[in-house]
Amino acid sequence: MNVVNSDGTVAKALSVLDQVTAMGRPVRMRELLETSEFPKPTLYRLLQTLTSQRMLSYDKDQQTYAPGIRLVSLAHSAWSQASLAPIAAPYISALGERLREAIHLAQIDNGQVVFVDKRQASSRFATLARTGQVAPAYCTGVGKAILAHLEPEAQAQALQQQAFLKYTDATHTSTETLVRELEQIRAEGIAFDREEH
Amino acid sequence: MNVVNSDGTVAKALSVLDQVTAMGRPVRMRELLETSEFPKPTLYRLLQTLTSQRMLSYDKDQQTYAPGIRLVSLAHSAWSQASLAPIAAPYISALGERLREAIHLAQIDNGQVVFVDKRQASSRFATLARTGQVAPAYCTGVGKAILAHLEPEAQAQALQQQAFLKYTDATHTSTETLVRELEQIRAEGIAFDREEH
DNA sequence: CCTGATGCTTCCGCAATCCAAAACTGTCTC
DNA sequence: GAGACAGTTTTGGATTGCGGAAGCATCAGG
Repeated sequence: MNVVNSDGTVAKALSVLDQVTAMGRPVRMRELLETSEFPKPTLYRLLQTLTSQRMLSYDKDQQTYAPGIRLVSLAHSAWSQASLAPIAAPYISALGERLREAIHLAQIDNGQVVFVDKRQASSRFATLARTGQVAPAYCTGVGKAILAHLEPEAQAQALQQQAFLKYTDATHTSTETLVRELEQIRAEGIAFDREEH
Repeated sequence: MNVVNSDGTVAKALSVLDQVTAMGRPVRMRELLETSEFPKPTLYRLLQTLTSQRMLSYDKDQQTYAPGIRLVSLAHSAWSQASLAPIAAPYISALGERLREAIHLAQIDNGQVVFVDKRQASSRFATLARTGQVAPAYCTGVGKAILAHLEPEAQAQALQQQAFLKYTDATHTSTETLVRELEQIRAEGIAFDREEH
């Protein structure tokens, strides 16, 4: 098995796509250029490609780029099958009624957790908007809960891939302390979120 | 201005991505190969690339590909900014209460409509699952409604890009009849969906 | 009207990347 | 075992992507 392909045209295009969507609003090329690792003509060409593929849409008047229709469309299919949301929804509602606490539903993939559903007496659309966020598993409550109950082998693999960036003062910085907390979580059945992210 | 880049690695990768998500379930390479325009090693490499970029996830045991975490993540940001859903939600609810009819909220982009919200006395998650679908503007009720009220210039441009595929017997096959219907819609303020798609 | 500043777009030769035939490996079946 | 089948790796040659430099277009101040 080989080292992963971290260059390649697709990777570059995707990183631009990330950048645009991350801005959270329509952006001009200039803005991207400031943050981008690519020289101007390259960035330009990538934007062209993404636009012609409808992954981005281009506003001619404002000269701005925004997420395109194809991305939204992909979003739809990805969402409806990648998430357990539709299946789990009834249970979450029921739980919410009984506990009156915030509920997070998440999936794990390669050390990252993605929030599939959150419920906290919020309205339908507030929930929708927050859902889908991604974070490293080791610094969220649900993430740790999942890690703690993984097979030892799978757990080791997941931890190995972590970069252990220190987001806040409470973030675990070594595998040591994290593993200890995971053991405790497993024993007690409760994981806490200590604002580690 | 140039002809669009309809080949190019990114385009190919995206078409594979489309194919995988369109299946609506985890798929093996073989299945893709049957429909795919690419020879086996090329398809393989594209899948590798997408997987290493986390746009697809790979199930080692089943040897299947499914939408990846990065796609879901992009989906999230794309969704929350590309759609008017959050803004329009209250109005839709109110309308729904009063009319007791199905309500479709859609946006148009280059002759395609994307359904941003649908409401029809259905449950929260049934709605969520249907949302995000894409269809040609000229053969849906909302699509025609939007077209009818476009500036003449913009309308012409939108129509020009249409392929006019005949989905059902009711589908318009010429610009002629379509334009006539659009005029009528504009005059009356009502567009019907005649199962043209 | 000119001039400089800013930001988008196009050119073009070099080089890196991608391509796909063929060959190989692993797995499952009879 | 032999055969079929799906997935993977190798390889040289062709295509594509790359990005410096130059060309436009727009705008503001002189």
